[in-house]
Amino acid sequence: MPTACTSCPLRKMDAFQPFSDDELDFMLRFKVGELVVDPGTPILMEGSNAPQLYTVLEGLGLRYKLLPSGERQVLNLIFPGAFLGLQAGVMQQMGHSVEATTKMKLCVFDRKTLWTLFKNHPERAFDLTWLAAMQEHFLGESLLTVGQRDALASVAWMFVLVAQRGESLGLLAGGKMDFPYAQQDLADALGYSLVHLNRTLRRLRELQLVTWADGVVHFHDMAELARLADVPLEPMAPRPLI
Amino acid sequence: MPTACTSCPLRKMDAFQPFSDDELDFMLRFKVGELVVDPGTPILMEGSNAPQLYTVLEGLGLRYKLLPSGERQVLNLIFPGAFLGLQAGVMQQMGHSVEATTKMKLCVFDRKTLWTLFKNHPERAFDLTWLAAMQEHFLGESLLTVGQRDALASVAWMFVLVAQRGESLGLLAGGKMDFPYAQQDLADALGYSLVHLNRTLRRLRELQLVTWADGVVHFHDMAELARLADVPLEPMAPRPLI
DNA sequence: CGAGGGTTTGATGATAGTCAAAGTGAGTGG
DNA sequence: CCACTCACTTTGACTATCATCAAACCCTCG
Repeated sequence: MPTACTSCPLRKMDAFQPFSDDELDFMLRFKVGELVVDPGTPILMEGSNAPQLYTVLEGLGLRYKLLPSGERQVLNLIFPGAFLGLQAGVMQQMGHSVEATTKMKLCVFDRKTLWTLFKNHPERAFDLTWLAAMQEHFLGESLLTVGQRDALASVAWMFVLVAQRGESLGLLAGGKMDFPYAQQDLADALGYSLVHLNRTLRRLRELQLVTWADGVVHFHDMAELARLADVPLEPMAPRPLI
Repeated sequence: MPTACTSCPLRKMDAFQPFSDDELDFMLRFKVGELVVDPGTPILMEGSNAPQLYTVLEGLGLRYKLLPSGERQVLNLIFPGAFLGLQAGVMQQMGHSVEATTKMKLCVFDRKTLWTLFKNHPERAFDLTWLAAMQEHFLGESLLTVGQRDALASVAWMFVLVAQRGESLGLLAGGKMDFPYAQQDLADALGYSLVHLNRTLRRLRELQLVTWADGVVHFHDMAELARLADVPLEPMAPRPLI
């Protein structure tokens, strides 16, 4: 049985801005169903014109792009609350692919209703733009990392981000959280080879900063991790949920 | 004397979607003035909450982020038609800085009217979201380049993009166009050192693909350049102008 | 028990960074 | 008109980071 928006578990998280009754009412009509996918399932394809939009309710995934020659760049990790398909929604074409890493549960919206959202619910339209701007912001941070930080700082930066996002979603408990990605995923996100990423993880482990094994990360020293990554250590600002 | 929107030179470019009379009417009221800045002038600062939004009418600039330790990542090159300040407009905070490379002429909008745009002009709000999604798309392409392409392919990719953008704006003529950036700017955009970028430019010159000197690029072989960069060579799709 | 995905390690080589110095040209002031 | 500075480009020599190749070692799963 599908989750009713009224009892959507995401709304409780402090990662998201509160919902008014009116907004809730609209979401109920915007939503057309729910989708559950297995690990490894492709959800959206680069270049395609997807007829549906999704909000992630549960599970983890990733956005990526492929070079014709086969190299993969992971754009970012997808956590609950992410909104998928906006690019196809406005530009008729996805600029990247999305796939599930774990089993995922997705809230499904019909793309055709996107226009009525702009027409009749300017607050929600504003939130959509907010989400797009936020996505742009994160990609900028990634670009900064991939372009300017060395391997140790890059991996440290990634873990700081993961800890912050995990914290805001209640996934982090007792300094550790589930993190069921493959090393190849992080390597592709940061622009390093698998081997080099693996060696960098070992260095971070030897420095007693983070340990990542068997799908679980342990954060041993966030302050030092943030110092290494050269980022301020602050909680994430609440964002709109759609 | 300020440019009237009705005779805005950008509207003629095939880079942009056509304007209806109604849209034009709104733009006239949205616009509050014009700004002309000298080369090197900072226009928006990372972390600031800018009260104004801009559309670039003339001139070139760049978006960039700085690491506390001083490294600079150039996010992209700013060409005429770019819309600046949207992040501060919706998120109350810029995620990057913007500065002028050449003398620039900017169309100025008041951020406070952004909300009335969402409220009363859903088509324009939709266009804004389009622009944000497009910006996200380009950042994804950059990330792919910086993360996965080697120096030769990266620089080739950059020049292909510059040629495409220049073409759509009518800046490209006879296989050449003005390109008044410094080598350091491209190095910071692609994540390479100045020295390495310089050597890569020499290789491209020796391969008879592009020559860039004295602020002018000559494209000698676009097809081969695109092949090196591993990208399809196609004209840019028209986008909304705000 | 064998196959296959993911991780770990070593050895070697290529790509890119750093340091240093010299060349160019525009702009400035004596 | 001629130093002089300053920003930008170019090149050489040396070093470090990172990629590649290869092999072994987990696992889990059929």
